[in-house]
Amino acid sequence: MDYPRPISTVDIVLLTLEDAALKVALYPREGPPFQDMPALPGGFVRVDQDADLEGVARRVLQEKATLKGLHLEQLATFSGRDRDPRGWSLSVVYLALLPVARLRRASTDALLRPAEPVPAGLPFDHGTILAAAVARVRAKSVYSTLPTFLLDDEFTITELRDVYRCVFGVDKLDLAGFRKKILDLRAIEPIAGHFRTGTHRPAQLYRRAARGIAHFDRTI
Amino acid sequence: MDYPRPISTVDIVLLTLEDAALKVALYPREGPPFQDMPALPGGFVRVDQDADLEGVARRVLQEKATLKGLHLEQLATFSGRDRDPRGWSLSVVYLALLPVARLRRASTDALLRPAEPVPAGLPFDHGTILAAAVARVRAKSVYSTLPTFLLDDEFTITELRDVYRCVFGVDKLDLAGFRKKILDLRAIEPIAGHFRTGTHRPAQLYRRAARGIAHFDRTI
DNA sequence: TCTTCTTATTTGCAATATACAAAAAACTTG
DNA sequence: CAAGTTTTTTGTATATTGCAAATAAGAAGA
Repeated sequence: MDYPRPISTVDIVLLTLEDAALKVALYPREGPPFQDMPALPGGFVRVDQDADLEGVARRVLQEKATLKGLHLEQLATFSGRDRDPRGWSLSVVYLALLPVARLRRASTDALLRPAEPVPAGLPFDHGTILAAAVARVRAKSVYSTLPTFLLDDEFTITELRDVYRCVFGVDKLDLAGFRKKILDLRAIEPIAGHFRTGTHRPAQLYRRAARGIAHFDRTI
Repeated sequence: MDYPRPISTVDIVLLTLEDAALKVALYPREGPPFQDMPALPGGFVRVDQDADLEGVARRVLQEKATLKGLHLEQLATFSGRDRDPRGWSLSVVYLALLPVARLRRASTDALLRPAEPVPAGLPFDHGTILAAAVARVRAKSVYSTLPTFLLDDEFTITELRDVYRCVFGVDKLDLAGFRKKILDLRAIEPIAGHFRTGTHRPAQLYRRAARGIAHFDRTI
């Protein structure tokens, strides 16, 4: 059992929505290799500190972005002899979505870059990782409430529709049909007495019906 | 960077269809811990031999099951301080589906057990892993050609319908509707001149249209 | 107060898709 | 060549979808 062990790290793809586009949060690398280059936040597994890999992700988020309690999901594990100049390595990658205001508030040193096309010059295989993350978000949004995590706790149906529209990258998404589906699926619920006001008819505010992500058996 | 590194292994969930039920291939463990207990096939990452994690999976499949060239997909990475009595470990798990005849031919020492309910007494967290694998197969089959890998290269639409039916765990699945959808989606293509014969009208044989797995934008 | 403006929400309808049932086709076997 | 079997096609009532228009409910300014 005493084979040389690979380098084991955890990286996090932090996505948010700004100016109707998916953006990824990058942080300057604090040490070599690739020192000072913008990169996905990540860190080594610390077997003395972390209970498991999700624990690593939460610790890294706390340390690098002072973020807590995010909805995290495992994306995939990337590996290879050459992806890290220090040697054979694997990186378990987690994906987190959050409202841009929350990210800005928690983390002033985050660099927000368009997630698509993938920014050039990312270190390691972070470009590949980011592309996989965007593909996952897009695919999963078709049958889940994943995009709701890009919004604050309370949102209108129009706001939610626009988020799905941005994530899918489409021009239009019929609001009447979207409303019927998302409500039929009981994915979101109205908050009695809460409305978004403005120079227009007040809009009912909604919240996610379930605490975490919910999956549908048909598509949006 | 010189933190103690976790134990890094790869495990494989090999699923097949026998007697209209999903079965998992287990192999007696060759050494401690849990020696001789039936378990998912797996092994350590060998940084000297393997180019990446999928390479580990392919080497393990070759060594333990003499299987080559399977359709593999990464399921997830399982981790924790306590999942392995030898210490903090992570296991990157791959999923493979194959026709039962091919498995039997390659691997006479495989123990086929119903994948559901999860067999009791599996070592490590292999029960959790298997449950996740079955859930993934079920979820992904709704919008992909994943179940085709449970069949031989040539199959009839009725056979394919029955495979989807078994994977979904439903009693009936309208054949006319299934035929229309799977053909409209161009997921499979007829093989000119190839028919399954018997005491009935000959059935057109089909093959997967794409080399690997294909995804739909609507559900089966 | 009343008109205008804006966006939310509901309604209507044609086109499309689905579930279910039944008919027709094409072989094997006795 | 009739009977049996499964494949393949067809039909139809029902449900869903896409698109367009109407209606609702507030704010803002005259």
